[in-house]
Amino acid sequence: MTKSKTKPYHHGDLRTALLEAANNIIRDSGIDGLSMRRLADQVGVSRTAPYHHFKDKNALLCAIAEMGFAHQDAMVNAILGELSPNEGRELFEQWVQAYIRFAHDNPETYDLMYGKEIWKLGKPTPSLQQISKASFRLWVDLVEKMQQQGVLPANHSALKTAQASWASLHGLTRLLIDGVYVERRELEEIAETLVDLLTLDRKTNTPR
Amino acid sequence: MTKSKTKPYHHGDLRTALLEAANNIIRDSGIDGLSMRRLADQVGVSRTAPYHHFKDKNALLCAIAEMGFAHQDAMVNAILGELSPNEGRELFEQWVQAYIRFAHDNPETYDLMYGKEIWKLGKPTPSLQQISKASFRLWVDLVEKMQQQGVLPANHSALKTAQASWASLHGLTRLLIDGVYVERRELEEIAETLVDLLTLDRKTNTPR
DNA sequence: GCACAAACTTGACGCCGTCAAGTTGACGCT
DNA sequence: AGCGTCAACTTGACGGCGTCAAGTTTGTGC
Repeated sequence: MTKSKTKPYHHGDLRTALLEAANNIIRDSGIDGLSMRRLADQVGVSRTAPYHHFKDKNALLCAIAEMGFAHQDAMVNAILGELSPNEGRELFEQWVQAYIRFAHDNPETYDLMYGKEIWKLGKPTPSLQQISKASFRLWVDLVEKMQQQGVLPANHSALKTAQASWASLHGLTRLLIDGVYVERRELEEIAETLVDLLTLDRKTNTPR
Repeated sequence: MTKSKTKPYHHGDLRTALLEAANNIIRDSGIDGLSMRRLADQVGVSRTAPYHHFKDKNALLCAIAEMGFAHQDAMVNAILGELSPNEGRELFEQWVQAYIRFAHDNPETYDLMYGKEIWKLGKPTPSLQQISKASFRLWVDLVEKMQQQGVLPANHSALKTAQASWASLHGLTRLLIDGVYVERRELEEIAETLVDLLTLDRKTNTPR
């Protein structure tokens, strides 16, 4: 993103190559499978070469998380785009499914985006903080629409409602990617239940 | 638990000493601050001595998580005990607050109990699986009572309702202990909102 | 054409989990 | 009392990690 003007020096464009390789490693072997040394090795440079593009491992992870937010935001906007008005409830359900699917397909990225590795153990870069904040704002906006359409209750502010509902969704998602609830099908049922519990007009299913 | 009959050999009771020291280290320095070597050092034995009581680090972590479940269950039962009937909503709120407080006071233990370290990266020991399952059953029972008292909606089975509501609570909790939401006060407000969203008769607060 | 700075390498340090091989010490049996 | 056995424990080693310090290469601006 920021390194487009100056042409390559020794390597082609090491920063980009590193991010790409890091994403591959993470996808294949998880975050713990990603080490600076292995990453450098895979790209074909020496162990400490990456440190000229990322201050430390934390900075690299933040950069990966940023890409994750970009990816997720694109998905959200796609859903928001192809939506005709007044289909609130369906939109909400679609969002929930898409959110879970994103996490399911990119569990390690999701973990970086919302996990303790960066937010508690490390320090999120200013750039990451800003991007993640903007991403959450998208969610608040969506929730506000849902309230206006009568899908979500409006007895609390859009912010509080967004925080609470997102936390719920996040919890469900974490159970999946942390391996606590493993069955995808079961999880989707729980998601349906959750959506029903949160929405204004609850369905009247009989238990069991 | 299992090592009470046979008397100490060289050390006093190394297994117990290890668990105690491990809990201290975790409390002070976090899970990442806990290494087998440092643990052994603190107890005053050689690096590999702990391996005679725990197959590997994962087994040690599982044992710590088990202690966490015991601790949490005791808290739950205490709350359930001193409750007069028909105060459902208050009980529910108390539970949520207690749950969050437990995680706040023992973040690293909570992480072990419900985090990927054991459930995804490692393998939960059979003993841990059983204990955690029993602990969840407590929650399902509580939810069922809440449904009968008209606190929680009953249009889904107690199991599904318990899964969905616990996932919500877990999500909120994780945001706290992972450092995503840091403000304790703000989090409690979100918790109140969440409880209100999930319960049957929602309060009619004006937004903002 | 040359100085300079950025990109990159090599070497080293102190951590980590854990395997293999040895040592110590308590116990039961004759 | 002597001895075999076996669990508890130690020492040494291996390969991996993040990253700091010091050196080398290479493109760019004057």
